[in-house]
Amino acid sequence: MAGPPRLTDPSRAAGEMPATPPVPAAPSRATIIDVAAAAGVSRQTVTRAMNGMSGISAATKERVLAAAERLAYRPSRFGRGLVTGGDHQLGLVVNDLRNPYSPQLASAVYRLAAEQGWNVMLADTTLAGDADRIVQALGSQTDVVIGYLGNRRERWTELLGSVPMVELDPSVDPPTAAVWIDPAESIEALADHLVATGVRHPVVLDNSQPGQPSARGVLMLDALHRRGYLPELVHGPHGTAECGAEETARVLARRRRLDAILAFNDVMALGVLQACRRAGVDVPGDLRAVGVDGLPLGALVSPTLTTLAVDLDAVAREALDLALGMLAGELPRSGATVQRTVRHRLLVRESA
Amino acid sequence: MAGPPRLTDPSRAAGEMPATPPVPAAPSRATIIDVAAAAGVSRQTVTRAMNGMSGISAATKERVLAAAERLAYRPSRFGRGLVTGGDHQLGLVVNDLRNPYSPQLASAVYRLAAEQGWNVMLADTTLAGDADRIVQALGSQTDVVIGYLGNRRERWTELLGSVPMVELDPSVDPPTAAVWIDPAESIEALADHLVATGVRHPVVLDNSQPGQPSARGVLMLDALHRRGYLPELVHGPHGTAECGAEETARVLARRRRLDAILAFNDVMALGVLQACRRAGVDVPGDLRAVGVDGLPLGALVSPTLTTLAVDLDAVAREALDLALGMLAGELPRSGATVQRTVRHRLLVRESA
DNA sequence: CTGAAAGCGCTTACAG
DNA sequence: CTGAAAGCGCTTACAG
Repeated sequence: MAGPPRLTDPSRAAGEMPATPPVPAAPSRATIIDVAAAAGVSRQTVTRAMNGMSGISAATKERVLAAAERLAYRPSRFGRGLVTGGDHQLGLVVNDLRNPYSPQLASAVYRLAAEQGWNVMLADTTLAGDADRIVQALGSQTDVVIGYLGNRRERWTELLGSVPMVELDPSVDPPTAAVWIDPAESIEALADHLVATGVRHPVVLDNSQPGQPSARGVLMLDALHRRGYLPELVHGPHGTAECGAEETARVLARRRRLDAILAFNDVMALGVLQACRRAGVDVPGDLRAVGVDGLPLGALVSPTLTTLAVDLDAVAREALDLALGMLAGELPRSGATVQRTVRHRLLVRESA
Repeated sequence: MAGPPRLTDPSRAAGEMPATPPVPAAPSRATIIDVAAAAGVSRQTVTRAMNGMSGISAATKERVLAAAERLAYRPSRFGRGLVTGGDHQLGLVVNDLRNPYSPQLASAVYRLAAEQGWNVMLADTTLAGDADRIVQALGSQTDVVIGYLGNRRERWTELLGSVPMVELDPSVDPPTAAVWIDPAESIEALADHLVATGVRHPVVLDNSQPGQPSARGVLMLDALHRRGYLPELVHGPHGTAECGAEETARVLARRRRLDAILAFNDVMALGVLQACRRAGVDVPGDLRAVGVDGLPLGALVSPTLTTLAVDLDAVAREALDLALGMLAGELPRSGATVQRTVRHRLLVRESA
């Protein structure tokens, strides 16, 4: 970038009309042409040297590489990609890398993608103030996108334009292609389990705003109602352990009778456990706690966390299968919706 | 992809010599030319419509967009990038997304990068069987790379070629540019703390192979030695909670006197806590446990984990600063090494 | 072993 | 409001 215009320029002879200001051009990157010139060879000889191709003498190669080094030459990924077609690039949209769920999912996606020779670009939409830009950038750099769109689905689908997209765990009406992560059956199993273990007064700790319970929270409430419970719904705005602990402390202080908390996810449930410890409430003796996700983390705490586990390898597999199918033109890109479902399963550990 | 060659082709007149087999060309992506032809306009009119530029009538725009939709047209990122220069792209190499340390670091890097308008590509080198390919792909798609190279530094530096690189937490001799993460001072503070709390028989649980202790393990042993301890060194091959628990169980079974375990990282320390619970060993009453990293996770378990915390925001900031400086040509790309240091600090919680 | 030519798909001035 | 021309940086045949 050029600095502010100088009012006087000592190198300029007095009286001369100032032509273009003496701004040194931005140190633009060396191109293959520059290297060719510096090494006294043609472009394709530079290509041969840089890419370790045959048909070049050792001496020439060395001379070219030296010139490249000297000029800090790097082949443009665009120039190369234009002619080679480039690698396959998968975009993955996650909510917040700081919630262990995201890296766990990302990990599964990366592994499967790598097996297919695909590269992965990750976008974290919670971290960035400017999530819209991030999503758009992701779309423009990738061949297909999979991930969580949450309540910004419409906007982001727009931004993604014609990039094929597989939505993970959509909240409502079916989009083009999606992998549903369905807790319904496991929630029934959990409710039965709570009945069997003598729970009387359960609370659902949702990650939501008042008046807008999550689909998951609604399913939990409903399953409990159908079994004769009168469950309370608590709204936790953040889905973090801190938030889980805070809301739990509040409920514990307020309610006399309360012997189970069903948290929106494992991380919030960890907060539940922490708040119970602080309040001297024994889990599972006095109160049973349950999370959702099945993170490995839940097996490391004490008591170990009972949870509705989801097989993230399966989610990744279905999503990739869908994505690759759409690209190959085997599946519709729009119109008829293509969907897969992965179900949670009840994983009983110590906390309930 | 074409199917197997058909032996008979009903559409071909009998007796005709089979010319090229009737293989439908792979459904190659539509280009701007195809869209222009379909809409009956020129290429740059298509550009105007696709990019929401001015100087195009509503009717034309609509016609072009319809044609684009019909042909499933997506602008090539290479064609566009070649002329626009493309977005800045940062590569980040991490060890294993399943260790919470990695997403924590990635999270910090993503946030800072996004603030600067940079995109980030992540490579997980532990997951992929084919880490070399992943690293090379990362290098060819990005403008600068930062991350963990571990003991494969030499090979990967080679693969990265002329991509500017900032190494995180290098193990030995200084590479081109690096951010050191230095636990030395915090280890001294920790050793003093252990002395003050009356520890007599500490064990260092390293993440290493026998005969090749980590630099961190060596510092711990040395600090303990200098204070008159005779610490034992235990090698944990994996750096995971499972591994930490396993080695701890083994040591507990073998050693009579043992009142502190200094683990290589927080995740292993979580395994230590778990093994102690199972063995009925009270922490910190019977045994003190310490981790390294300062993961938020350590505050969620009971007892909360005493640790040597590292400020990952600072690490990310220094690394990005170095990387951007190298790109801007303000810092040397090779020769003189450029380095920064971020120090751990002792974070005393409940476990020690 | 080396080079001249063509072309990948797009955008940016510039003319009309 | 629309289009003809040039060019971004590279690689892939093809000639020599």
